[in-house]
Amino acid sequence: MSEATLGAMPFRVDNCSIERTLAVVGEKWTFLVLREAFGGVRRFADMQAATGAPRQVLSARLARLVDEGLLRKVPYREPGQRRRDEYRLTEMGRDLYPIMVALMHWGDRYRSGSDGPPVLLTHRDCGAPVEQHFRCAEGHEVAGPREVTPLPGPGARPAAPAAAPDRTTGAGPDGPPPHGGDTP
Amino acid sequence: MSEATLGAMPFRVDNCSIERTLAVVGEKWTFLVLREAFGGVRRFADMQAATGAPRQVLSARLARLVDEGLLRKVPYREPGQRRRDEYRLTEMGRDLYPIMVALMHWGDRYRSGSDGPPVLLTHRDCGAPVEQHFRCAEGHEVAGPREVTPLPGPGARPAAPAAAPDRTTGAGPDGPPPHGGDTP
DNA sequence: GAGCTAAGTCTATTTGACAGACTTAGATGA
DNA sequence: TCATCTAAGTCTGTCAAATAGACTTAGCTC
Repeated sequence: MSEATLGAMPFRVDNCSIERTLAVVGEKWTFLVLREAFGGVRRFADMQAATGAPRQVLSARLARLVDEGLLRKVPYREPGQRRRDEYRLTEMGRDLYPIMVALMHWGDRYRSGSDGPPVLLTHRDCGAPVEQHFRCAEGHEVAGPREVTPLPGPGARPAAPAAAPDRTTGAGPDGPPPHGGDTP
Repeated sequence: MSEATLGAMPFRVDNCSIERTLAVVGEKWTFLVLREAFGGVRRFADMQAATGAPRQVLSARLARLVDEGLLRKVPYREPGQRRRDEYRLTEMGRDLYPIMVALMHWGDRYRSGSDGPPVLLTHRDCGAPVEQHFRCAEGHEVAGPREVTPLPGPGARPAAPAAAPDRTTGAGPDGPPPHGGDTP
């Protein structure tokens, strides 16, 4: 996380959580594997068919996700066949759900064309569409980035003495940036 | 979106919104550019310094994001210098905010180590930490994937006659898959 | 041992990232 | 007019990863 990310904050945060997450999942094939895992697909061949990933890529991604703790292997054996492993989400893996939903919703809104969304996520108990919302710990609704203030957390690190020039203050035709100076 | 994604649903959804979103943003450098854009970073050199992206990669990503409508160019001119362009988020770009927050929160939880999160997103008006929640259109809280049912939406397409084998029903040591059969 | 099936692994080719160097496009001043 | 400057690219050769297609592996069954 850059200095500029925190505007005039006297801290530099380059150990960015976003970047850490991206180091694990920040590329297409991994997301598609996770998408399938959330859908209950567990076997290599099914993953391969569903994602279209080249075998070598899929093999590498699955191994990586197991290594990082997002998936785990579970042995299975079809009658008359050898023992094999399936891949299942761990709790850590399941906690990627908000990311997957957010990706889907953005695509629904901006990339589904005149057809509309192919899948609707509905509340199991009442059938109404599911939405994502921001709320603060005090219970207030938070509408979006403009109502959010990023502050240094416990993992923040001190900045170098020379702060970067602040080039975010030019309120142009669209007003100030989403945040009063930064990151999501 | 694969058949298996919808379990026993007689529909196949391969025009997946997630995949469409990933086609635009599904790789590390693009996410990092967006992270900076949300933080108010607008200029090439600042983006480059903040993300560490090789120039050629950055240039290509910026051009792509402008082309896709997530960023737009705004001319600026420092005194004594030539006219140049900055890059700013469009509304479409800003609507990626939930994805960025979700990426951050996952990283906060699972990848920030003993230091804890470097950045805390707080509610501007009261200072309490901001959280993401699921809620249905009827106003019910939805706790996570197990309370979500994916249904075909207007953009769903009919399946091929032969449904794929259902291999998600084996309730193993961790119970059924996150969804009763599917995608986020 | 032969045949089978699913999960990989291998190989040559193509594509994209990368580091470093170089170019471009206006503004300014002599 | 030309030299200088600055920021935003673009170029080039090298390395890494994706890709398509083929091949191998590991148990089970007969």
